[in-house]
Amino acid sequence: MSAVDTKVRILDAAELLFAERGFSDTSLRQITSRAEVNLASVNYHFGSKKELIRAVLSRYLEQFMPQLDTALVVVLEDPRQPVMEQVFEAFVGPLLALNRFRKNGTTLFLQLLGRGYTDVQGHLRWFLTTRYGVVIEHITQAVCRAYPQLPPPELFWRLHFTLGTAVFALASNRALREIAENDFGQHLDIEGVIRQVIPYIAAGVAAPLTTSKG
Amino acid sequence: MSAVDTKVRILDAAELLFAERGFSDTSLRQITSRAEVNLASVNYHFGSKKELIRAVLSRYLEQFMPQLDTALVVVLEDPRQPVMEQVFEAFVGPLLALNRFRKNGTTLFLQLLGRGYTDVQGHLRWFLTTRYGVVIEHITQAVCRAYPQLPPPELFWRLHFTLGTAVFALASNRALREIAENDFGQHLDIEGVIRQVIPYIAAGVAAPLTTSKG
DNA sequence: CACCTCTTCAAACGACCGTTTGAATCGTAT
DNA sequence: ATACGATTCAAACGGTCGTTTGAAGAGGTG
Repeated sequence: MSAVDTKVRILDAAELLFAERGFSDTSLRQITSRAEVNLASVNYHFGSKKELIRAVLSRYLEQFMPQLDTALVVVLEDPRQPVMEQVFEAFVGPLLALNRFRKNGTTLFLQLLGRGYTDVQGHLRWFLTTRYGVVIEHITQAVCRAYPQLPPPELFWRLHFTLGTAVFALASNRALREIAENDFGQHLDIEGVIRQVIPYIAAGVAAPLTTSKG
Repeated sequence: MSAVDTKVRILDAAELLFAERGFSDTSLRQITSRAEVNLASVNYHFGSKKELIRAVLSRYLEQFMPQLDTALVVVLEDPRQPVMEQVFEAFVGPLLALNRFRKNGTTLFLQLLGRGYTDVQGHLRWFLTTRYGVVIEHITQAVCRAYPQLPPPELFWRLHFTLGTAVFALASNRALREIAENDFGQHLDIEGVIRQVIPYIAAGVAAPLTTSKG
């Protein structure tokens, strides 16, 4: 088995287990067992568990972030004012592209985002602030174009609420889709859930300002 | 030290650590060390770590859920049709009441909710389905009164998005409040954040239906 | 006082963790 | 064929984990 094969097998097994059980509830022995590689190969190829976590996150972020940024720039360079839904439609293509990059890639990515977000070590925060700050900036600008009257503090809070909505809701979509199918006979794939969440998010961010201060 | 004292000291220390670091990243030795009790007392008083986790969650849920249900019943028994914001205003009182029950109780509760929600073991799901199903039902009914045209599947998804928004956003509010204070000079307490999130949630749940199916 | 129950305590248990080690093996260029 | 760096492997390391144990302490009752 070639060295690159081993690295990929570890990453593939690790991302499944990390997404499902979290970083610290997944042991290197579980990973190497599922990947069918030797235990020591993780430390040989990645140095430590911490760096493996970063490699798993990085593989997705490097795929997703440039595509998202491109889609956002398209919105920003259009001279017409966008409506809020258009801004969040920019996320759909890059998110779904992850499914061609890897089976269930979209869901896995969002689950990993959720894990990285609530993680104590702050792996995700490190990536977003040091490497992809410009993308965050473009998101802010695009929302600002769609809703210029929104004051910066409200914009800040609502974008954060949106991150929570998206990650939390879409990360656990598999179990929910089963419930929805049983209770309503509604068969939805991940794209269907994304299509459901966009009106919610857009309406939330575009909500009217409360004039009173209580 | 009386036995009840020891139990309370363990619960108090455990909930802080659980909220901050998660359930499995918190060891019984960390808990008993902070609580200044003997290590074995956790197993003596609670049986196991798993049951301690449930006890921590239960202490909050038993305080919160009846109050929430009462507030929801008030909305439901009012013959006038509520607007969506009124439905979610029903959450404010019970949430803030936790601050009188315990220091930073509101934030701690929401952080614990987030931990319990993403946890593999499904501690939270167990409580919500077996013990507080009627409250979930009342939430659904109240939203239904405010927006009768909303079809059940959309209602289902939007309520789930809302849970994600609330838990995810409010659970990590401390760090965000500091950022908001530095960047915008905006000093917000937890009630302020709740006041910010309600228009977002209400607008999201009340979002117009997309007529097209793609 | 002795007795009994509840509680605390230090110590240890076996299991699992991430990591390291040093030898074995592989692939390839000389 | 031989030599050599890259990779794999089984085994072990020290450490932490949740839990258990059996003795010691506390506090009320006869």
